[in-house]
Order: sequence, then structure tokens, then C-alpha cells
Amino acid sequence: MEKNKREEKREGSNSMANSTFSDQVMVPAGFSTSLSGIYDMPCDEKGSSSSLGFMDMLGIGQDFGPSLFDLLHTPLTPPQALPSPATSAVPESMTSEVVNTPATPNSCSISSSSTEAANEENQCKAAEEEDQDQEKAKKQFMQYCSNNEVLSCFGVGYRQLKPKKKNPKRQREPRFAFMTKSEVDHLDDGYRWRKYGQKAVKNSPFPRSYYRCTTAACGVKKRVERSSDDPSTVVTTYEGTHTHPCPVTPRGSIGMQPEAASFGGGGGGASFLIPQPHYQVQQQQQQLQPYFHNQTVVPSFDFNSTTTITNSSSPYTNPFLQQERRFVPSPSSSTLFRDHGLLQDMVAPPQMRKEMKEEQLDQKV
DNA sequence: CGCTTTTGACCTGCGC
DNA sequence: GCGCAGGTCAAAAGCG
Repeated sequence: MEKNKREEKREGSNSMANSTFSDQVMVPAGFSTSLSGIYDMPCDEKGSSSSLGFMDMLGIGQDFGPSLFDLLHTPLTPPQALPSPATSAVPESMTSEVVNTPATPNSCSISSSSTEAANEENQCKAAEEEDQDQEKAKKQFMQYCSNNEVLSCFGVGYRQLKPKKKNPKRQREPRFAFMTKSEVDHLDDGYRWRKYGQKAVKNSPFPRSYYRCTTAACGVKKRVERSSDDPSTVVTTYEGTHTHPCPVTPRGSIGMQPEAASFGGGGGGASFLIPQPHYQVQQQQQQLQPYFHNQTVVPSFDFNSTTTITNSSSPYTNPFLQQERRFVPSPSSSTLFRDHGLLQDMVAPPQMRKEMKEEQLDQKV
């Protein structure tokens, strides 16, 4: 009986049943193997894993714009803090490719026949939806980065769902993962989450928790687990994009300024652009001090080189990251971030940049 | 009382 | 086909 009910439910809303994960990417060494393979980077048509993934999502081309870090720590004050729903809080230099123009090769083209035109139209719509998803995911990521001390993003992309036989259309869930240093597993990102499961993770003493956005019709999920290698590091994986403004939770509303409170209410597209109350950021930074007093870390994107992160004591022994260690997150250091606000602070090493340029050239051709 | 968390059972996909 | 691991469900317990 109950089994039947479950099956009915699953048939009705089973987005996982036909899912699969491909293209193992960017999982730092030392993390549980269970993390591997869950982060899909967008692949090119040849099916090879693309190193463009996250950079592309951010619309970062070869002319590297302002530092993401700079953005994250830029006070969200009007008018900059109140972008219209149609635009992004991310500077134009980082978003114009995605927002204003079709960023994918799926750009609409004129077809020769009416039926083909209809198909192409559908494909274009699908491509546009994907672009919008990317944009949403990007905003969500940016907002989360600004709300928390994100130390390293090591996986951004999509979970790829197995195509159904009759409907080969590829369905993708925007997904990104990042590490934060925190004593608490479940970081307050302004949204309300309900825990729906917890599982022991193989090769890790720490369980993985599963959360779902409590808002009806919002299917955003997130997984939270603690690194077995560095217990102070929390790995959070978001899946999907919120389809609603950020609810004003009791915790989040304390001290929230009116402009901040209205910030997230500007429609679905800007739903993630809710500035964290300043006191809360400070609080988090103060909480983080014990972790940072002996090491300086920079939120960086660990694009490809999981093997370079080998020291078990800290994921920030990556040579690339070491090179970029310049910032000490502290309540008084936000201005310091800005002083070094160049995107080169976080771009990939020269070799990787070269590869990225080559891939971009390939795409243009 | 309503919401959240806990937790064991169940389902699914994948590798062998 | 089987076993394993990840992911989800839902009843029960906990909490404010």
C-alpha cells in the first residue's frame, strides 16, 4: 500500500530516476569519493569535459574583468545594490555575454522549413531557458559567496539527466558546490530549508545532510557535508535555482535594512540578490577568525587541478592558491579586498588560461 | 499545534 | 543478477 503510494509519487515527480552524473570534475583530494562524479561541467558537443565551465557561467572571457572577490565584498548600496530584475548585480563585464547575448552556440537561426522552424524554435527556447538557468545559478552562487566565506568553489555546472527515449531533450539542473570554513554545517543563506535526509558517507566520519527549500514549488536542494580531511570545512552543494524571492526569516530579518529587504523581492531573476545583513557577515567573519588566524585564504576557484591539492592539513596548499594568498578575512579587511580587486586574483594558472583561450577560439570558429 | 529533525526503510543507478 | 552506495520518503519524535 505504502509502496504503491511511493511509486505513484515517484512517477509523478521523480527527477532523479533517470539521472546520471558524468564528467567527474574538480573534487579536491581528500574529500570523500562520494563527492566525485556529481558535478557536471557543461560539455562541448564532442562530449569532452570543458574547462570553460564556471568561467563561462560567469561570462568571463579572455579579457578578465574585475575580481569576483572584489564583487563579493563590495558593499551593496544603492543604486548598485538595486539592479533591475532584468539585470544582474554582477558587473556588466562579467555578465554581458550571458545576459545580453546568447552565450551558447544555440543561438536561434532561421530555418528553411516550417516544421524545422518549429523545432528550432523549441530548441531556441530550451537554449534560452538553459541560459536563464545558468544566469540564475550564477546569481545564486554570487549571492551565496557574498553571504558566506566561500573559500573555494570546486564544482559548478549541471547535473545531467539521462535523456528519455522518446524525449531526448537534455534536462539539466544547475548545480554548484563550494567549500566554506564554518563551525556550523548548515549555513544561513537567507532561505529556509527543511532537512529531509541524512546519510553516512563512505570513507568519511561525517554524515551528509540533505535539505530542500521549504517554499512550495521550489525544488531547490542542497547537500551539506563536512570534509573528512578538514573537519572545519563544510562542503555545500546547491542544486537548482530558487523560483521565488528570499523569504525574510526571523534570523535574517534582524537588522535588515529596508533596501536590503526589498532587494530580493524584485522578481524571480533577482531572487538571489539579497544582501546579508552586515552584522551577520561580521559575525560570521568573527566566527571564522579561529580558523584563519594562522592562515590566510582566498576564495578561489579550483578549476581543474584536484591533484595539486594534496596536503591533508589544508586544501589551500594548492600552489596556485598559495600564490594568491593575500587576503585575511576579518571584519576590518573588506576594504583590503577591494584594494586587490582584480580578477586575476582568482583566474586559473597561465597554462589553464591558455587552454581556456584556445577553447574559446575554437568556439568562435 | 505546526514545523523541523531524526532515522530506518526503500528505491535507483552503477560496477562487477 | 547481485551488492553497494547515494538519494529519498515518511512516520515518529522533538521543539518552540
